[in-house]
Amino acid sequence: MSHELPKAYDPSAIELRWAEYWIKEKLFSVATPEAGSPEAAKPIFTLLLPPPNVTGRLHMGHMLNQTEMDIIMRWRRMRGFVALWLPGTDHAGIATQMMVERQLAGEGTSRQKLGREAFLARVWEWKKLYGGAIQAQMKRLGASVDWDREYFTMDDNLSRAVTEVFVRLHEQGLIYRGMYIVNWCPRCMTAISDLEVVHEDYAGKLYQIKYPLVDSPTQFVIVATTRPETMLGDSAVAVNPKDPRYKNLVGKKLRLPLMDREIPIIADDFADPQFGSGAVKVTPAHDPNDFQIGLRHNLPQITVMDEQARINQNGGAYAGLDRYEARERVLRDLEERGLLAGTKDHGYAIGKCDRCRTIVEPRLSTQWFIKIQPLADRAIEAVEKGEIKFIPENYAKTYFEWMRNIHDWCISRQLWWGHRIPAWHCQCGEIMVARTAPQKCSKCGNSRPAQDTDVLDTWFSSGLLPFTVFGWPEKTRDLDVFYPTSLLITGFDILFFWVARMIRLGCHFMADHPQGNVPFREVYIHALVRDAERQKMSKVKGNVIDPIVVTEKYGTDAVRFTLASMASPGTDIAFSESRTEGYRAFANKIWNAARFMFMNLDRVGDASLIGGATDAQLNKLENRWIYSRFYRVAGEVNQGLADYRFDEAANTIYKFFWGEFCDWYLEIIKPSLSGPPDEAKSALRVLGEVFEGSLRLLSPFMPFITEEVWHAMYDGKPPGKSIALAPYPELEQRWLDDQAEAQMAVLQDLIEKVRNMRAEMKVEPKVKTPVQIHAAEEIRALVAANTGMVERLANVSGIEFVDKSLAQAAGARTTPKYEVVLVYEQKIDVAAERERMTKELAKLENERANASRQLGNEQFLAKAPAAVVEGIRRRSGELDSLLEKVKTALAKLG
RNA sequence: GGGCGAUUAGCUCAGCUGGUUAGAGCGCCUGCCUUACAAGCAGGAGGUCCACGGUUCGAGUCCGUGAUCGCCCACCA
Repeated sequence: MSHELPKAYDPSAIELRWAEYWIKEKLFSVATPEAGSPEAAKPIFTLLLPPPNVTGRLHMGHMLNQTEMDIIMRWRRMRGFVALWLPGTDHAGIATQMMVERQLAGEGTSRQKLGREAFLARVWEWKKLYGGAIQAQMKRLGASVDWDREYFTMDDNLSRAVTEVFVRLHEQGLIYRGMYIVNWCPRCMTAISDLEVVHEDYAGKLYQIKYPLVDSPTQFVIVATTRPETMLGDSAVAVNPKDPRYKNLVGKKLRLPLMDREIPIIADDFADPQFGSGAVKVTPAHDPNDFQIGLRHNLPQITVMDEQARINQNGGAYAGLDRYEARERVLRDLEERGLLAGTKDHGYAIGKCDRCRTIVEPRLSTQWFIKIQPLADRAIEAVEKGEIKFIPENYAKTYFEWMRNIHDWCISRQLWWGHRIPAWHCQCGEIMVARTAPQKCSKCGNSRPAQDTDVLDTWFSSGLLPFTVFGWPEKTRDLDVFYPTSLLITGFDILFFWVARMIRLGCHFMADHPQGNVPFREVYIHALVRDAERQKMSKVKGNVIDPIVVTEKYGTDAVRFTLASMASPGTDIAFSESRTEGYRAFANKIWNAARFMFMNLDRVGDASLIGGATDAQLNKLENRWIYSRFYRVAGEVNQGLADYRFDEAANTIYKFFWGEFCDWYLEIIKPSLSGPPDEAKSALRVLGEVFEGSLRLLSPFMPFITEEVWHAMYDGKPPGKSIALAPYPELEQRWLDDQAEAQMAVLQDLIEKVRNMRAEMKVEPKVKTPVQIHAAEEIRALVAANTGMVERLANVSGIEFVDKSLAQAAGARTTPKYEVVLVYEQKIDVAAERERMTKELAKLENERANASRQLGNEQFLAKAPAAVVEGIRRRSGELDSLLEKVKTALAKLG
């Protein structure tokens, strides 16, 4: 086969082909290992893909998340794990319902007009048509998930599991139903959980309102409120029992302005004497604190708003007004009556619906709740005991903080799209929670109890996924093998929404699982992807970077590598295309290194690149060196991945491949490659082996280009279907060669010195200059043995050893030193040169002074480790000769 | 109100348990079309590591205070 590769790497020419190949060949599908089978002996690595919303489109956050997951999974797989990466999609209750409702509105209809059943049919239809966007994008990006196991949170089996969980929690007394104040979105017309409320600072006003005493209408108690319209539902005014100002008023009645109702003055600790007038109006049906006060004092709960936050008939003259219109009217009316005592600016936080940004209304309503404390206790313990590890660790702190201050979870939603609550209501008031619809009421025998109309919070079902995806409540082989999952990779934005809930529910329901009950053993939390200016990406700002667009521009591998190399823990990623451009260049570098290899292969007419390097070849310094470097780097990369340091792992390979393999190794072996056929073939084998290993090392990061080149290297007869299934390189002690590395370091340093001198002395590039080297015996031998390399890479024409005095003066130094003199008549700008030298001199003298001070310090000599002291000593010696050299040079310049 | 994080080159970021001369990419400057790669090669300039104080033989790294910026959580009217 001839290897006619285009000069520049074109990702679009190969990526789609491989993405399709991986899926077609089912490379990443995992059959459940049967007990006793050889597969069952392998270590298991399980990862759940955080299921994207069915309404979602892939954004940069997904791409980062998936790149990290894919790197880990490809790595584990290559390391011989049974690596199961399980994809799925979340039904996303509110989001999806909103999407379809918007569509219906466009058609001039609504879900109410359609009715529940027809509406749901419509949502399923929508899901079929548009629900697969992210999966398609993931497939295109080559995510190595097991598509055969893909799930949807509303699948029958998962829905059954949801019902089962609900029924059991109810049986255990952990689910209850009751009338409480909940966060209510008047636009979505449903209750939402605390987490779905986002707080925003709001420059509001504090209004002081006079409430006249019934007994003496000229006397007032002044209350302060940010929400005057809720006074329509006031049922008391509270003062602190210790507040002397009101001692005599407690128990007296006030006349509620505008409503003409009598309400009592009560004593309650909640009232803060320091705030406002110290008296607080109490509206039990519209404020969570007031609700509690109301319970303590047995106050009536007067709901004055409907589900769309309009004043209802309890609001007297204000009925029908929106809450904010009502506020204006109430204020105006109070003002007219002289009851508005004052208005002042008051900043506070206002809660908005996470979904639609409507201001949330605290609303008294009957909802279903999960009693959280018992579940939270175990969830805290699991992390405290290290059964679950957070990476970075400090997220555990955030987790504890939150878990310890958590409130009961409102799980019912007044929506249609979702898992319907398995409770049935009878007209007699009986409520039956059951796995299947009861035929008749268990209390009164009435037939046809009606199912609860509410559905469950979407996060209820996603919180169960780590075990429900494996077939729970059935006792399945999958559960035995794959639970607990090994790892979770996600962003901190869903730490509480999802991660914490999985821990609570997983620990609870898998309590008797033989391999431990936690849902995952490690949680890697990654940062946010921002734009190059560190701005959060948002549609409003218009700075959203579409991963598919950049991917098509630079190639998937380049984008993946960008994300990986920037993913250092704890800090957000400022995604800049210039960086991606750099990694596209890296892909191109790999490509061209391959072209170079194939070009030579074609020239020697050999078909084989792998295996069979001769000992003579392997014993060459450059080969001992590159093998040693390769295996050392392999060790570092494995370590980086084990620590989830994607950045370190990626940068390590990058530097090795470009900075060592290409910049040095390929240059060094060029003469061998163009030498006699036998030598060329032998050199090619070594090159091929290191190259092939590097591809495997790179494969989890850049799956496409490595797959392409790897197949080309094997000339259509690879040892497996994919590089993704080949073994991952590891540190192998027997290839490490400290001596070769040290020797190469000397030669590299020497060559760089000469290049540097040539540049400084402005030697014409084409002119080769002789070079004189003062060096210890050891170095002389080393250079002599590698004269060709030095001459070629340093572009010098001859090496002359002139003097060994330096070596002798250096005594027993561990690193022998040398000095290089270029035999060339300098053509230099004397003034510029003098300036440069003077600067250099100052720098060296400064360093010299520092070193001397340290070496003269007995404390330092006594306490610092020997290696450090020795290092400074050596450097000090170097500085001496450098100084001398610069001084002479300066003197010469005059 | 509580908690967390950041501040290092013109820009975006590394710098792991304190230790020889603080790194990378991009950008910039100089020179090269050296037959793998100009998406390249070689060389180079550029840093009071936010400020002050402390611990230490030694601080970008540890401790304290302050400044600036950012994030999360929060039922005080």
